[in-house]
Amino acid sequence: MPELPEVEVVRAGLEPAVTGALVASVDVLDERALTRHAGTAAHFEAELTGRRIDAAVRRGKFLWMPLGSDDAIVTHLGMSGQMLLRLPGAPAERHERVRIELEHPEHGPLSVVFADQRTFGSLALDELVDTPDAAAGGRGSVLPRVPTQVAHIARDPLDPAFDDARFRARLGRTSSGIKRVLLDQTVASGIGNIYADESLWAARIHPETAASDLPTRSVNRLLAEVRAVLEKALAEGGTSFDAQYVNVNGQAGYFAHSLNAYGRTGQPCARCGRPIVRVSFMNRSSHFCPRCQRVR
DNA sequence: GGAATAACCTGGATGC
DNA sequence: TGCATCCAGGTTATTC
Repeated sequence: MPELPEVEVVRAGLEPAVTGALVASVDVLDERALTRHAGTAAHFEAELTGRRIDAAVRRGKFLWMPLGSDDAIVTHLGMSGQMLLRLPGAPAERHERVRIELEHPEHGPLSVVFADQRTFGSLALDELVDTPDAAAGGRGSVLPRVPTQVAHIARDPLDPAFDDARFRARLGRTSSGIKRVLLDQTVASGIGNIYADESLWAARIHPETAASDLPTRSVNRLLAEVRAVLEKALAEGGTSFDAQYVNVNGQAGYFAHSLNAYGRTGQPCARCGRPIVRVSFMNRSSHFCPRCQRVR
């Protein structure tokens, strides 16, 4: 499932290929890929054609490609979305939804393919608005602008402009379980089920601990572990369990080999040897060590 | 207004 | 072998 490290790997792969490129044509094969777009498929295709892409930018799990300073192509990969770079004329990908043909001044013609099995991901043309703090909208651009669809999303913990004090204050105001809060993209973006479990395991915090019960030193430790886990996953190319997450060249990441909690139900905890347990949580699952991560 | 939950979706794994 | 069911989870609308 693409979370911050996986989306950043995709962004970094797209950046040199799309920056400065002209959109030669757009082909929407499945309108379900445009659920975030306000207009029709024909409108999407017409509005993008002839525009020039300035950058590839990311905040949390959102990715966008600015078309000047007023609007951008916004992408969310959802559960299974992929952004693939292909040579023009390459055969259609399985679950291909949208194909954007580019003409790059240095690299020549190139295709950006959006493929998505579960159709939770989507593309849209969206307006850019100013960031409230006047800092860069996200990684990949110095422009203090962000798509309207991303404006309500908090900065991610790897963003230099992330506000640690604001994060601590939000945790102090809510009695919800800390894992639920970590997954709230308006508190800190980019963290999904995998990295929430891994960060909480590393910080030795039970996922159902009330956020407001965490002392400041625990919150600081958790934030440090969130950053460490995200950085390590990024360095290893993200987490791939199957073919659903790949980089722009279709290659898988290696972080699945480094997981300590997520998906390790019944296997011994790397710290104490006690079996990792799995419990139902918000229509999904939580994995933790019942000895190292005790409810406060 | 904050918190919790359901719904959306597809395909692989599992059980019968 | 074939069919039915379960499970994975990010975001958003709805409900409490």
